Amino acid sequence: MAEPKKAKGTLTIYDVASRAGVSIASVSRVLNGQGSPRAETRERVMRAVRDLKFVPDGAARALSNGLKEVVGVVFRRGGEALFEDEDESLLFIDVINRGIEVAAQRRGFDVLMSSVGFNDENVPTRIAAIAGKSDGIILHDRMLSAAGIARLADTVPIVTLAGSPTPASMNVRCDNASGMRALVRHLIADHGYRSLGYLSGRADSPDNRARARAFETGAIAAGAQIQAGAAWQGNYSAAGGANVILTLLDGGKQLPRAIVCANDQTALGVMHALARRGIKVPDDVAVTGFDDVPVARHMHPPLTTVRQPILALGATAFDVLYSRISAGHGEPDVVLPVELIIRESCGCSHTPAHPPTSASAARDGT
Amino acid sequence: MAEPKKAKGTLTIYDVASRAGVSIASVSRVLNGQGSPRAETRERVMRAVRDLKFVPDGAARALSNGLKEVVGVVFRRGGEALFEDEDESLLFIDVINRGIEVAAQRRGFDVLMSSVGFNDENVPTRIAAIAGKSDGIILHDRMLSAAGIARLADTVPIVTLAGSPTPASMNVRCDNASGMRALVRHLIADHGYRSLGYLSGRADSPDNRARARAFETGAIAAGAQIQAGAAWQGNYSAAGGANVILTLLDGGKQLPRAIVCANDQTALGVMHALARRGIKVPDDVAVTGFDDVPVARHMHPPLTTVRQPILALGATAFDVLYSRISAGHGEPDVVLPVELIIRESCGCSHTPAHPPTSASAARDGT
DNA sequence: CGCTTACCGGTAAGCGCTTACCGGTAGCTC
DNA sequence: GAGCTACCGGTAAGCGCTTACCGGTAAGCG
Repeated sequence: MAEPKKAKGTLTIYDVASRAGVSIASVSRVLNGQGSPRAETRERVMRAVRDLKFVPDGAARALSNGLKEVVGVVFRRGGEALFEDEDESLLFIDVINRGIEVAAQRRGFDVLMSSVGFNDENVPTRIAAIAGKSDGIILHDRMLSAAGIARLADTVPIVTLAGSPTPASMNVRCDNASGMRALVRHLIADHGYRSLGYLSGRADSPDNRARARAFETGAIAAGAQIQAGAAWQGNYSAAGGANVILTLLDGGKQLPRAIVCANDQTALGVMHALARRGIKVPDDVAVTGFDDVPVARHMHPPLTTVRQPILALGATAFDVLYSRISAGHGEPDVVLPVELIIRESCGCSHTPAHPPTSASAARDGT
Repeated sequence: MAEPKKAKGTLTIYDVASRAGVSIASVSRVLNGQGSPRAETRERVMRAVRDLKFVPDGAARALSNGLKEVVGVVFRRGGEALFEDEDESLLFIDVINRGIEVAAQRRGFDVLMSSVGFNDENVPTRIAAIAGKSDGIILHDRMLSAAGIARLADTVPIVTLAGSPTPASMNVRCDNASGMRALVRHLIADHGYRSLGYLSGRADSPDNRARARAFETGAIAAGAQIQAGAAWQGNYSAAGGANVILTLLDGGKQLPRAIVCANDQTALGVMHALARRGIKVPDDVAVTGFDDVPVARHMHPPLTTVRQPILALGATAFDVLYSRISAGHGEPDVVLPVELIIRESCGCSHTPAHPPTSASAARDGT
């Protein structure tokens, strides 16, 4: 009665049950800690599970109790060249994803990752496929129009990152405005720079818009001259940042005293371009980033930037989604604080353990 | 008969069927392109699907046809501090994962990502959980003992990365040995360096062992002096690399003319440490990496390294797994070629479009 | 010593989907 | 015009699991 046959085909709780000499219900109960099985029963089941190397099927489980314990994450992949020069935006997004993943694990959830190319046209279809496999979805940046979100939202709960809440979805973002305010203040008030440029990120990104607005407002209020506009349009990538600088320089333009980049990646490209042209950072031109990606501190010189709690951003997104899934509702709009990180690319000489005056001001916003 | 009720509860193909006035079988057939439904039938179903915003449940689907269209990927997270200084090994692993993901998408699969901490003790349990939710698993580096793999392998197919094949699992790796040989040859033959140091990666990593072995063999055969051993033990992280150098320097040790690092991350840390001590790269000491992570080209000076086809590595891992899942068997041991990338950190002055002589030799190995 | 109470554990239904099997209808052929 | 073929589409079984419900046994009480 306990022959080790069944070598082929999937192992089920029936196999475990018959080997342990109990019913499938008992097996299930032991495996899930439900009810109060007798010690002996539990042991026999456990032993059978171990002997058989039984692993319960997630699909069946999910079907039965209506919970897959999976959340989907959708984000953009770099350019169209899949296997070439894939150097863009890897950092920021991946760190967020890591945050999501860690938070998910605390709840026994796993994360289904799905990237889409910039020119995949069937994005909604792909996202729908993910939706079918998960209990909820986290959407990076601008993955879907508000209409698309609304459409999907009554299939699964949705959390967007760095977007804005919609009636149907929730959102988690960082306090771009106050971070940028603090940064501009540092550049103008502490360093006395009078001309600043803002090298923007992708034009359709809400984060970028918020930063650009705060930059302009702050700089103008402080009486500095600013450069921005079409010639200063980047795309969040290092290559994009380098391009802008090179084009400006080739056009014989005079660079401002400080270049405020939309993100760290861009700053990386800018510093690279500047170096190629023999322009010294920060002596000739100061450069700042935004995000505080891990490599920022290893740059030459170390990058002054605004730290977003990137991991926390991801973790928060999951937590919000989770409470929506399990409790039925989640915080619709969460704003996380940022922090000005002063290193050397702005002109400060040595990284103070904690930045001076205006830094703490980054917390005043909102 | 077509009331838009059912507002609560899940939408099923029954709802679609009754709205379209057909049977559930027809709905399923239309959705999956099986059989040859009449045009009108197809249209009615499609319309109902659209009107209802129906998304089929992945779990039910998976249960029914025995395919989840999900593969699990398991890898190590940085240190124990989850939300702090998370700067380690992010790059390499994430690029591989991206490769897996892109390949998976081509087959309609999605990827379940699961990281485990270095000191999570219930790793096998976590992995088993993933196994239950997927059709196959890709294991980074050394996630599980051979016994652990064997145990799991008759639940789901397994592919390991940079390990070695076991009777039960398949493996995909890069040709470390010939890459390292080419690199050492370049350093010794082309640059004439007579003393080299190997700053190793994690001691238990098969990749690291292969590189260390090739390094020693190659350098000794060429008559160069080498430094290695306990004092040169890194851990694949930037911090680890910096530590070794700083410790060496503080101990009054003389550095070798060239430092060969186990990976790019380590090289990053080494160059950082060297810069802090005013040691010039490559004039005083040459530094090389391994991997050719995206940021390698942005380092100061640009890093000479051995390019692993990182994305392809991930993509191949998926492809092997996929053919095992769908065709029943996959290539048990795949070795991918590497390429020596000569930039400036080795002492070469300008990056030639294609590296000289010894570079192509990187392809001779295996 | 017999009945009640409580506690385990078994039986069976059902989660949403795919698909084998079969019946009905329409189009063809002779 | 009748019979055959072919093609659609419906019915129902079953994928592996959870759990409501219920029956049996043992312990407790009078």
